[in-house]
Amino acid sequence: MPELPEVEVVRRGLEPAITGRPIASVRVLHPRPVRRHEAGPDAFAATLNGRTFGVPRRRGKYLWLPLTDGDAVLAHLGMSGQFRVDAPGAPLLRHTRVVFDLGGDPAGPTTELRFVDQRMFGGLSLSPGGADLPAEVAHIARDPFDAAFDPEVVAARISRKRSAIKRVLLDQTVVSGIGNIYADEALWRARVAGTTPADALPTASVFAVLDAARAVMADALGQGGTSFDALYVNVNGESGYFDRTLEAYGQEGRPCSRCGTPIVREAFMNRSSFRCPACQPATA
DNA sequence: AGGGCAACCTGGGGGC
DNA sequence: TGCCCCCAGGTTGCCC
Repeated sequence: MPELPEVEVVRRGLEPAITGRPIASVRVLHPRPVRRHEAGPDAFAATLNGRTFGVPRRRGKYLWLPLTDGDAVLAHLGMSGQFRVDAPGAPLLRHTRVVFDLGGDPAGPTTELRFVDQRMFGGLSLSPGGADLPAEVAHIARDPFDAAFDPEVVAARISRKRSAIKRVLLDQTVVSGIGNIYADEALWRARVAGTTPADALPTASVFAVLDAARAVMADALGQGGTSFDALYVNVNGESGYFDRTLEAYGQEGRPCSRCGTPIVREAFMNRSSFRCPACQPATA
């Protein structure tokens, strides 16, 4: 479940389900999602045995499950990754890749934490000493939900870039958590065309885009995220409803809710972009 | 530093 | 029913 709101939905679901729970055993059903663990799938499973999960954390689209000994299980959902919390023995979904058998809940039965991933662009790895901030995440900028996120600093950095503003929004080393959907939604809200060079935008517009990105992701989180299909669900398999609120992304041909002009779809960075040609005019 | 693009995967949908 | 091509909320790495 790619972008920040969807990843945060997962983190919030994991928190009550795994915090404080010991790992009784790990089963790796497909080696690809643990490819970053150099010692191999069996070693990945073995090294986690007997350790205990702390409170799940997130930066941008990266998620990590701290272990109480200071290490962490780092996770990225890629394009199709999910975490599911299930009762032991519940039927496995088709693309289940890794299963954690959890124990230790004095108030209830054991639980299985399952990593499911159709396309396997994401994965899990052990991050030594990564409980606070995995080294693999150090190059990722703070996201707009981070208490230490500083809009002034980020806006100044954006204003120095000559790249198209959408490209900058998608650059996870500038500001993290924004993907193709929320970039388009933020640009629509701020009335800015994604192809506009960042350094050509008035300062007020840069702040408007940043604030719109934070706001639209907060709105989406409030709706449980964006779910077009069963690939993007919470740890219980439930869909979010923000797709009903999208104003630009995927709305090709539909009238802009502000001005009635049909939303257009354009190719950008080898993917699709959507904008209102009237509210978000492209610069010449 | 910036930008283009293929690669990593699986599966759904549309056209013929 | 089958096939082929295009599409998909991401990231990395290589090339110019």
